Amino acid sequence: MGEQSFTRESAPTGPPAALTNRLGYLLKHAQLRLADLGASALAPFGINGRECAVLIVIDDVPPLSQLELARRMGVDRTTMVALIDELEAKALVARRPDPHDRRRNVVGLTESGRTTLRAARSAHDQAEERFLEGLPEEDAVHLKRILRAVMGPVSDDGRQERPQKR
Amino acid sequence: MGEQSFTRESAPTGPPAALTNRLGYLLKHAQLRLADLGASALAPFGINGRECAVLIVIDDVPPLSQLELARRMGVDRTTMVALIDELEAKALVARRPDPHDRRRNVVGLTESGRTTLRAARSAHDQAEERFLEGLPEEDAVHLKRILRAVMGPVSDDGRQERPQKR
DNA sequence: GCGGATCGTCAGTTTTACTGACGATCCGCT
DNA sequence: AGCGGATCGTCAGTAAAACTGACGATCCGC
Repeated sequence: MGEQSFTRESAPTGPPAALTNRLGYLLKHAQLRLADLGASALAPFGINGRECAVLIVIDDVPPLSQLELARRMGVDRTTMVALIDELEAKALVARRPDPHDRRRNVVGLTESGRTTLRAARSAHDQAEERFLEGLPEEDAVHLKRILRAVMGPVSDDGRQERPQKR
Repeated sequence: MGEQSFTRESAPTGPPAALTNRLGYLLKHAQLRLADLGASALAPFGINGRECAVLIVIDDVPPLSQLELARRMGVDRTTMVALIDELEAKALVARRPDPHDRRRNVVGLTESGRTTLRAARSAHDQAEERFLEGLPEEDAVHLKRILRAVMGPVSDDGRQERPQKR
């Protein structure tokens, strides 16, 4: 076994072009990286990215039932139950029965939830900036616009095209 | 009770702007949608997106050990074991001991693997096109370029910056 | 030829999200 | 009234993906 030491470890070898040309790889790893940044940014507030998203939606729109919340976020309604369980345990949101339809729960932010959301949102925005840093200003705008176009084929009535797989 | 039927179900309500403005949401759901498309495109060949990516990398670069493969794909080496187990069970790749270092396995495509890859790659490319359809030609290029810039901060030695969390 | 590092493997765990089922409730119709 | 079908929230079980920690075999520098 002579000199097999040709180039075995000498090239650190990032991902090969065959991969960085594939949109699937790029999207997945970009998403992972941003999720990481977001998670660390949100950790001080005791919430993760998905929980933060729930808070945002609750804050953004008129009082919603759990199912309506789930639909808007593109998650399953059983997933939403667990999500709200978490947030309610942290006293950030509150369920209360919908007086108009007692099958439903109306979910709203608590005072603490509003406070936390304000701080968390700003921390998360900073993480997003860090994610985009080094990118020309206009590219960041492009990126959002293109992603919205690609995955938000919204039909006339405002409903999302793809039901909500997964 | 009276007329609570004001606007409860009348607005189908896609994702609110508060979400489609968040890069995390966009990236995640774009990735999910593409993964879905890719999965159905690859199903006829009995492989999924990750397995296809492994085949691509194996085909793209000189014979690699499992660890080198894992590094280039940004996955854990234990994940790679399971991945290759699958592909070997399907007779698409073959492990053979590296004659120069008997700790290592060199992984290569089988004849069937090469055939499958060729067909699968083309099917997957079509899925990617379907994903991008309706998008101006140049935007597709933009998207890839921006994603590569955002998540491929490659240091001088060619290694990826973020080790490989998750 | 010894000690530390590397590679592949395996078992166990975590995270995330889904399916299927169930009780409570609502709504249209008779 | 009240019956039947649909809807909402819930829970248990499951599946996929990926990680941690440990282990044996092997390599490499000294």
